[in-house]
Amino acid sequence: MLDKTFDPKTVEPRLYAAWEASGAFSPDGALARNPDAKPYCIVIPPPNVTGSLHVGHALNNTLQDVLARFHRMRGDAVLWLPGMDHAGIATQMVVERKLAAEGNIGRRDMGREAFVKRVWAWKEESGGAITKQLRRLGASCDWSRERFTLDEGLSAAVRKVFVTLHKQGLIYRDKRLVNWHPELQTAISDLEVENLETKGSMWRFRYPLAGGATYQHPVEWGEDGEATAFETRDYIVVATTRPETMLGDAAVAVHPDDARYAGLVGKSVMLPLVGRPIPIIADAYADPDKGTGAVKITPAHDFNDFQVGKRHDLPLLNIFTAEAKLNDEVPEAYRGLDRFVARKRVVADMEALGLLDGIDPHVLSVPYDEKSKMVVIEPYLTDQWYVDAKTLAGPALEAVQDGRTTFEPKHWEKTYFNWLEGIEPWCISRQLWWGHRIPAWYGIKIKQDDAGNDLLLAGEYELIVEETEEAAVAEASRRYGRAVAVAQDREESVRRAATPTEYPIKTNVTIWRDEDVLDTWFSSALWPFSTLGWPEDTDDLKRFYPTSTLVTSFDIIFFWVARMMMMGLHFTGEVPFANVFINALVLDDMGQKMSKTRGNVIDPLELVDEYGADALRFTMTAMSGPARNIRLSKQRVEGYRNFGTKLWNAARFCQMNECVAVAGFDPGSVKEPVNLWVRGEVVKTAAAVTKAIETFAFDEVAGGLYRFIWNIFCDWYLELAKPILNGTDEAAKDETRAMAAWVLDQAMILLHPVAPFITEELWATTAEFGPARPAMLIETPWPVYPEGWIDTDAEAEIGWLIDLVGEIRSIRAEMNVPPSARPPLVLVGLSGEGPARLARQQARLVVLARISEARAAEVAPPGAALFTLGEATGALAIAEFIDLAAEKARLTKALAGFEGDIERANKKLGNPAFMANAKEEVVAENREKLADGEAGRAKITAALARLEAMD
RNA sequence: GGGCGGCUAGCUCAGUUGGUUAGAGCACCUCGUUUACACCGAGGGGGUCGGGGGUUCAAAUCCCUCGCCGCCCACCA
Repeated sequence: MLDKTFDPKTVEPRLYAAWEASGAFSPDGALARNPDAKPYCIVIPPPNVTGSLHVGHALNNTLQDVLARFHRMRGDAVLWLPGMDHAGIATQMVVERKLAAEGNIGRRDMGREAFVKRVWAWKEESGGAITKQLRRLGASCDWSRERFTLDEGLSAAVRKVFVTLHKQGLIYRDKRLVNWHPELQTAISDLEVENLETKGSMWRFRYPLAGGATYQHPVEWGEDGEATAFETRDYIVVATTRPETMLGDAAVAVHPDDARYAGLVGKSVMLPLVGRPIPIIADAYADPDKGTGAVKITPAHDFNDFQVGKRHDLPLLNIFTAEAKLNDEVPEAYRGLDRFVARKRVVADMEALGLLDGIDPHVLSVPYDEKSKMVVIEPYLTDQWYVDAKTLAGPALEAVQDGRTTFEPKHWEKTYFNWLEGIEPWCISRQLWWGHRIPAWYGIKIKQDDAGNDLLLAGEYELIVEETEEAAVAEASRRYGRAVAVAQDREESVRRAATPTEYPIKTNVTIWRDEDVLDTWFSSALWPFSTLGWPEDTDDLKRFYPTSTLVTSFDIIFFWVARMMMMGLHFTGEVPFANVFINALVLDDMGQKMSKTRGNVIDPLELVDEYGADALRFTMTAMSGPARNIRLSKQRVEGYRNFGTKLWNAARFCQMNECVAVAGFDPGSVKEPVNLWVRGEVVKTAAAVTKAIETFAFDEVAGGLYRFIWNIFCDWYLELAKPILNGTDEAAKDETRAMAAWVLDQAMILLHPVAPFITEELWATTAEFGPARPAMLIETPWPVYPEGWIDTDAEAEIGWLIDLVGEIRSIRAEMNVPPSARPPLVLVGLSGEGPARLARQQARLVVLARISEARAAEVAPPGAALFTLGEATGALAIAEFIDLAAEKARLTKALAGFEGDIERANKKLGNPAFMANAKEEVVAENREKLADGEAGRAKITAALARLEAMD
């Protein structure tokens, strides 16, 4: 006998191990059984090695698992490919912090090799905790194919892609402004910067005109906008939110059409504090309506100014160190100061010089590192590697426009288009140690003089991009025309070059490798094909690429989805996936984003501990509706745990009543209306659930299953089965036993993708009392039912019975009829099938409505509560319980209902415009409603009259 | 500044191409130890669908407009 409740704690680990051991997670079994099995592939969004399972993962992976399990049951060769991302910045920071906490030497003292070794050790030891947690969730990934973005195969793919794109001119080196993280001292991408509104100041500075020049500046204006008064100025006022950058100013710009400054263009100002003359230039970037209309131009420290500088060929003066301290390009007094300290100093010094024109409070958005939201990102001039994203974006745009890849919900396509249409070069180099080291080598340029001696060309380099060091050395040897060795770094290479090796003097030529690593997203962009074995033409790649569906969240559409599209199309010629399902964002029960600082983080594993994985999974599925975020509450999870218990107890009931699967039983052969009816309900539910999964309507998947199992199967079918099972009709009893077991089986099958543990457990335990199962539920075929299994007669009959029982229960409750009372029921005016139905369903009706008997009669007995049921009138003989006033109120309410119907229908039917325009079926519907209403009204009116007579 | 969502019962959400008296779950109220289940059963109350305007015989649904709330992108001297 089953326990009263399901115990997930002991069952879940056991079942997961059994699934894994069975090989069900791998597509190989399905392919062995059926070599033509349709491939179905999902690549997991690889969680960070540093990560642990949060609610977002729980949602994302639940949905993937629902899809994977559904397709597996359908007989597809399902590959859900798991893996992890090395997460460059995040992981390096974790290990660095750990080193610091342990009082260890820092990474720079440790050296690159030792540090990277250390990160690997950490990764082996504690990384990947999340994959263990995915198992707790029930994720049916093929762990035998697990990949890691830094493993050998994926690294080879990364090198191949880099080298190929470089040869195609789609990866290049460039010196331009990047978003620089002064604490990590690395470039980051635009997407990793978050602009936060900050209250700050706008400072106005007076820049004196060079050579004592003066000009007339307007100070008063007439109504026509013409200046009416001027003052003589020997300075120009510029406004800035970043005073410290003035030390790097290269010009002051005014608008070409700005009359105020027209005479000044071409002249110079003397940059205060620095004492360097800089030109006043005309550029449309200067907005006459902003600030003073004159803007300082600092080309090396502002993205807009960089463009202006390019147009006017201004010098790029970088005044910061990598830590964002002032460097030696600024006057001595400021050298070594932090940028924020320098800001105060500059303002103070300007004020002391009488050049501070004013300070206004100002709200501006400041670029922060989006992860920590603590570090202000600095535009910084460096050499970096870039991907020509614009070129790659074209095919990625087309593929979604022409529907080769679709987004679900569809509106996300717009987001995708917007970003790709305005895409900028992608900076892919990072000044970190944990990641894919860029496969590029440099060598000092050498020129030979007439005597055959080598001349070093300082500052000029050979650039060699190859997949391996051997290839790089070979290429270098070819270019230099001699043997080439590899140096540790540039310094060593220069030192060795200066050491003559033979006579006449020849330098000792070496090359050194680029120090930088690639942006983590570079390797992630290859994930759908690199994990399948690319660049090798593996069986998996041939079979599973393009993959089927990607399930991910909207915040990485740019970071990841778009880049996979670009890389996938470029290197395989095909889209990486047919569909992208964007799952919702999980918020707490107050609608707040979960965050550690808010302290509102819900740990999904705690929910699994408390309610079981199935309850959490069902919750996630049920809440994945059209809304774009979902509020997770414990209460909801508890409710779905209860749902599991309900199913469990239904199985328990079946077991107690010997409802055991019967070998060879054909549900197509049942005769009892109740069984015919429930068969149709199974068919309808299966169709609805199948369609909902196929269209990613996960809320409908859960809703359909919930209603079927609870409201149809438990509330009605099992209740209707009870009288049969307790009855004497042995044939009906046998049929119902077999049918109940069959329906329970169907419920388990249909529910399995969402709630795999409880269903698999029931699948096994119910089999202990019946025929053995041919397979575990995980590999049991998804049902396809024969046509014609929906019996409309049975549907009508049971529908009638359910309505009748409902009416009686309602009256009993309203009239306070004690549960123990068993009044008789009389049905007046039964027509057509009515009497036969009554005869067939008598036994069920008597039990469910708690009445003594039900019979048809010509007239209702006196002292009965009357109700209408279609064309018939029901009379429940509860005279001793009838409170005349209450009964009158009940009837009056019913009458009002009918009268409302009549009025509404009449209004429509009496409207010529409605009759002329409305669809025929709508008119017919209203006619019917009118007729029903009038019939009901007549019956209730009669009942009221009887009541008056009794009074 | 541009864009995308949302505003429906106390709460969280459904509501397909306009067409029953706008639904569900939870919460609430009443009743119930009927031998699967109190993690349960039966019954019930509760919404002028954010405001305004329009189209239509008919609008939660289509159009316009306003108002909030959330998010994304861009800019910010």
